[in-house]
Amino acid sequence: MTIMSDINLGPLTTLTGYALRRAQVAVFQDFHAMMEHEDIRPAQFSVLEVLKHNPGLRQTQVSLTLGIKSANFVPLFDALERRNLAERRPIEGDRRARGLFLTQLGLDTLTRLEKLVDQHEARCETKLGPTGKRTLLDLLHRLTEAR
Amino acid sequence: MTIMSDINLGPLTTLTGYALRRAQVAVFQDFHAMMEHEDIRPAQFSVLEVLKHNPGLRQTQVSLTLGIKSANFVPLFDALERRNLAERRPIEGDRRARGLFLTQLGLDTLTRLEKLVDQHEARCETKLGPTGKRTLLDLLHRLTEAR
DNA sequence: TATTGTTATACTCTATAACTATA
DNA sequence: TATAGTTATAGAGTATAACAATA
Repeated sequence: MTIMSDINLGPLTTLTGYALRRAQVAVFQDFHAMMEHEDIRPAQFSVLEVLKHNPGLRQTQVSLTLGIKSANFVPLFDALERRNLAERRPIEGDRRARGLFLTQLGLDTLTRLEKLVDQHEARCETKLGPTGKRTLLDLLHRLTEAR
Repeated sequence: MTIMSDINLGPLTTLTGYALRRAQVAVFQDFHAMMEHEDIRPAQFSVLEVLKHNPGLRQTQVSLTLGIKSANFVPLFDALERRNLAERRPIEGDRRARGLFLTQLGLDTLTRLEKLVDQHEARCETKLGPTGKRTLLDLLHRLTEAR
C-alpha cells in the first residue's frame, strides 16, 4: 500500500507520446483481460476482422493494411490456421499467392469475440463520454495519417 | 507502388484500442527517428526526466511511477549508468535502497534531448491543432486513470 | 528482374519466479 | 516476515536479410 507520492513528471505531463503509451497500455490491458480465456490477442482479432469483411485477401494486403511485417505475419496466421479459425487457399492465376479466409469456426468464434469487444469498448466510451470518443478517434487519426 | 485499396476494417474503424495503437506507433516512430543518433529510447528519456525533476528517488518509486516492472528497470538503468548519464548512490538509513541521480553529463545530455523532443512534440501539435492537443491529453488521461 | 510468401535470426519489451541483503 | 533490489528466464512484438517458387 503505497502513499500516492507527488512525483514530478516534468515535460512528460504534456508529452503526447507518453500519454498515448500509457493510455494504450491501459486499454490493451482491459482488452487482454476480456480476451484472456479466448486466447486472442489484439493483432489476431484485427486479422480475423479484416478477413471477415474482406474474404480472400492476400497475405501482403492484410499485413500491409494492419502494419504487420509480412515475415511476422506468417507465424501469426499459422497459429490461426492451426486452431482452424482461418485458412490459406490457392488463388487462380497466381500460384505464388494465397487467399485468406475465415473458417466457419473462425466466423462463429469472431461473433463471440465481438460481443466481448463491445463490452470492452463500452467501458472506454464510459470513460470518454458520448462525444469524447468521436473526438478522440478524430485526433488519433490526425496523428496516424502520414504528412 | 500499391494502389490504395478500399479494404474494409469493420469494427476496427471505431475501436479505441486500434486507433490508439496506430497513433502510438506513428508518434513513437517520429520520436525514434529524432533520437536515433542519440541512442535514447522513450523509456530511457522518461527515466532521465523523472530523475531531473526528482533527484534521489529510489528505483521502486521511479519504476512504479513509469509503469516499468522493477526487474526490467535494472538493466534499463544499468545502461544509463554504463553511459555515465545517471548513477545509483547509497541512501542514509536504509542500506537496501539506492537513490538515483543524473550525472552532470546526464543533465547536459538531457538538455540537448529536450530540444529534439520539443521539435518532435511541435510536429504532433501541428497535426492536432492548437486546442486539439489539450483535448487529446485530457481524453487520454481519462482512459489511463483507474476506476 | 520483380513479387509472394517464407525461414532464420536477433533485438527489444514485458512478465514471473526466485534469490540476497537488509529491515 | 516484509521490502529493495537483483538475477535468470521465457514469451511477445518487431526488425532485417536471404531464400524458393512463381510471375
